[in-house]
Amino acid sequence: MKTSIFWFRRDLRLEDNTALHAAITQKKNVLPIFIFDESILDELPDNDPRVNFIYKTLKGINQNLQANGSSVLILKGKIGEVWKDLIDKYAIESVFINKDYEPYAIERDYKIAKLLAENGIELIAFKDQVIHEESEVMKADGTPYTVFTPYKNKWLELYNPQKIKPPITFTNFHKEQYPFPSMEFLGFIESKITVRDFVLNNADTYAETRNYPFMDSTSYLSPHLRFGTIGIRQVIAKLKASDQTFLSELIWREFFMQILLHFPNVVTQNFRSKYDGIQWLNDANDFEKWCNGETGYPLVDAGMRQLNNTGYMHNRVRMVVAGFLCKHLLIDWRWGEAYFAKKLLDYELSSNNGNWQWAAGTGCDAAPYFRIFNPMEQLRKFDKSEAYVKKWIPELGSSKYPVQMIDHKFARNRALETYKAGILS
DNA sequence: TGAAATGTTGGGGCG
DNA sequence: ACGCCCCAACATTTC
Repeated sequence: MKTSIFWFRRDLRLEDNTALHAAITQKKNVLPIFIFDESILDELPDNDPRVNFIYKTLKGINQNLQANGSSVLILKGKIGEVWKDLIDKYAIESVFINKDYEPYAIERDYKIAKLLAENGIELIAFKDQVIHEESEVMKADGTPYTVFTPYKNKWLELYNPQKIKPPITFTNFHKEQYPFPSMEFLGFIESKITVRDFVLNNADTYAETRNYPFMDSTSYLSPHLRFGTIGIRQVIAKLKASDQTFLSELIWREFFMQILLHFPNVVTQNFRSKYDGIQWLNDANDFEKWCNGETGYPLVDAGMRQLNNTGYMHNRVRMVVAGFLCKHLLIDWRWGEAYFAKKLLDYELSSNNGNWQWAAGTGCDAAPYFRIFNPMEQLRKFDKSEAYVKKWIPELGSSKYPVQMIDHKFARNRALETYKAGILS
């Protein structure tokens, strides 16, 4: 009997999963698979919490499938070789995927599509991860938006509420119970850092409370959107008409996704090349203090320690630490971006890159270079009671806490001069 | 979703 | 009562 494959990637859910739903409604013998990609795993520590999360999520999906007589086939290896084996082993009719828009994924999927085509197998790709794809929200002249507000207006104009798919039935799944491999077998170990559940019922007060990190009122949705443990349509369906600020953040996500696709050189280059002349100091010791949360600025240090301990950082604080690295320490935004990429549970290339370039002032629709956060002023405004900073810096106020590594006024003036001198005319 | 520097205004203390 | 000065509070400009 012919087999069709549904390939899980960053859509780790059975509900409202476009490609999975299409597969089981169109095909008879659908085998769901997941591939642990060696070329990605090799770059990560063996206790990477994101790999842990993927593993745990797949285990849950597998239990659900097993209870209904099927299972998810877990594989590991180099993607091309794994697919060659699959083609050998199964009489594959079709392969269903949801599109993944990151540069690595696009290249990977292009190669697999070619391999499948050579073997007479169709690869069917669906839009699932976003409401609007990169070329669906364009300016009247056919060019992409590079400013958020008009992009958002167009996005909203084009938006139509989309129906959530009905719960899946299990009749058309491949009826075979593959063993679920252990972590050890796959070559990684348990992480202490775990992904929190998301909370969407705060969306109505999000606009007022989101700036105060001690309130802990944000949704923790981001890692779930990253790995697809909830889908974007499900999220938007839960929002009320008044939750515009929250919706706006979801639109930022798609804004930066389309920026990355239309301007792929932002991965390594300033979006605005006029800032290419900035002379970054890139002092390795300064960078280490920033990474470890030992700058002597409580809000910066609390944020970095929250990141190091939980894989997460409150959004307001992300802006402050990013601004501090680029403007106060004059360290290249790419260094900060790489550190966040390593640590963040919700790491996503497009958002991480877009927001770092925003903070550095080099991005599209970015903060102007002379807009410099005063970390003590931000502390006074957004954590006056110091509840947040004390949570992450137990030694705050004692002699063990480091003195400020740099004077704010000095750093501010130095940043203004360095940026001004670096701007190419 | 910036903050500092500079400018303007007006209430109140005081002679 | 009046004018002068001080300065907090607010507004505008600047980076």
